[in-house]
Amino acid sequence: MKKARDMKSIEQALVAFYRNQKRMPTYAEMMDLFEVRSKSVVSYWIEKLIEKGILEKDAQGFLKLSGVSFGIPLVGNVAAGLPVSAEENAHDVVSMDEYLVARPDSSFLLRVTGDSMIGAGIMEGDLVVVERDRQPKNGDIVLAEVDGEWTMKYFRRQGRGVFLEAANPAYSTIHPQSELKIGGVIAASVRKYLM
Amino acid sequence: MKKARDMKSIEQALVAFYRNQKRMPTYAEMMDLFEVRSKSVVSYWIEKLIEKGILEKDAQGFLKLSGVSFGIPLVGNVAAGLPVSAEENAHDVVSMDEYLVARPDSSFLLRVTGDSMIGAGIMEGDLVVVERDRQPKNGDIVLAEVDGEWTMKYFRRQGRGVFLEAANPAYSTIHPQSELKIGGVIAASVRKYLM
DNA sequence: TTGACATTAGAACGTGCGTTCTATATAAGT
DNA sequence: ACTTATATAGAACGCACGTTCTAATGTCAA
Repeated sequence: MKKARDMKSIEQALVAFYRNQKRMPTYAEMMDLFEVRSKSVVSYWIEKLIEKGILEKDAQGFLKLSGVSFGIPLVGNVAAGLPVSAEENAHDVVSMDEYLVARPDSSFLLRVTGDSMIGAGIMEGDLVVVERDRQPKNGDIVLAEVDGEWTMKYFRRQGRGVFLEAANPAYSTIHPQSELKIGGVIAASVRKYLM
Repeated sequence: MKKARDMKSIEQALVAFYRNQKRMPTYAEMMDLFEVRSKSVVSYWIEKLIEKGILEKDAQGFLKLSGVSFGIPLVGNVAAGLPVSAEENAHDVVSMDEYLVARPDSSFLLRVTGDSMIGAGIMEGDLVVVERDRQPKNGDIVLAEVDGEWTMKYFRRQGRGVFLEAANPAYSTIHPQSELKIGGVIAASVRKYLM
């Protein structure tokens, strides 16, 4: 029987552990993960992974998975289709959190109700990531208060004035009279199909 | 001067540290984080946070932020608008990774090209999360090979037959002759507005 | 067969970790 | 004023952690 103990299987074991436990395993735990019976063997493999750049040690000597290895692979585009072997052409690996939420401290999520932004591909039930403390630019989608209700609209700048436009012809464009209350700028939208 | 050393500030310091370092700090590091000069004070506060349910210790005694506290708050829906104080009504906190990617080991990302699913609110440039090893149900959006090209279509089941339908009237429905190559089922779609 | 190299096992070691103790300072309640 | 509770500081302790050493085993080529 050949021990399936190569770098890839070890890396996968570490990623799986980190996904579940949200921390790196101790060397004792890695003995079980790697199916070896000595911590020195763990040290042996860890050193190899560090040389390969898969692992890092931070200033305090704690292990860290390099880059954003705990996301899922971004393999290409739809036309290219599914990855042949799910191995090699994993050009990049991204974490949804890091990709979608640039400023976690000033962001929050809202669930979309209504169809005012259907033309922009934002549908009822979607979640939108809203960044507050950010001034909207022309063409951004903003969360704004209109007639005492919060809705999502395109933010349009024309000359020295601004107005709000829905991405749905059923709604009329709004030229705010006095002040314009902006709750934030939509940074991203997500939709879930499978439960 | 009053020390701003309450549970909330401590929790925020821990979350911020975890976001940056992808691990929990040691007690020595927490002395700096909390601006105290004794590890016993750290222990004192950690115990309080554990009682409050903000922190946990796993089986090996390692600290862990409870729940999914390292996401961003889901505060309600668009009609309700932005959170008044960004504190209290944080009903739930979700991580985009956990929310969107249920099966990380059998999922991958694709960038959408073309407009065949525009009717379903999936536009060019979006990212879709694809789950392989999953049989599609009627109405699911699937990644399928049609005429040697990979595209996204609705998976329709009719009687004992199946066919593929685009969410765009410009594309015709496809009744596969022989076999039907399915690369996976679309689990989620995301779109990013701000760069 | 022999040698070189890669991989595993086991044990010993020093250090930093989290814990726990005592003591002191501040704030609030009666 | 006196008590009680809350919060901080400092020091000491035991142990688990990661490191490192020696040695044995497996693998492959010459």
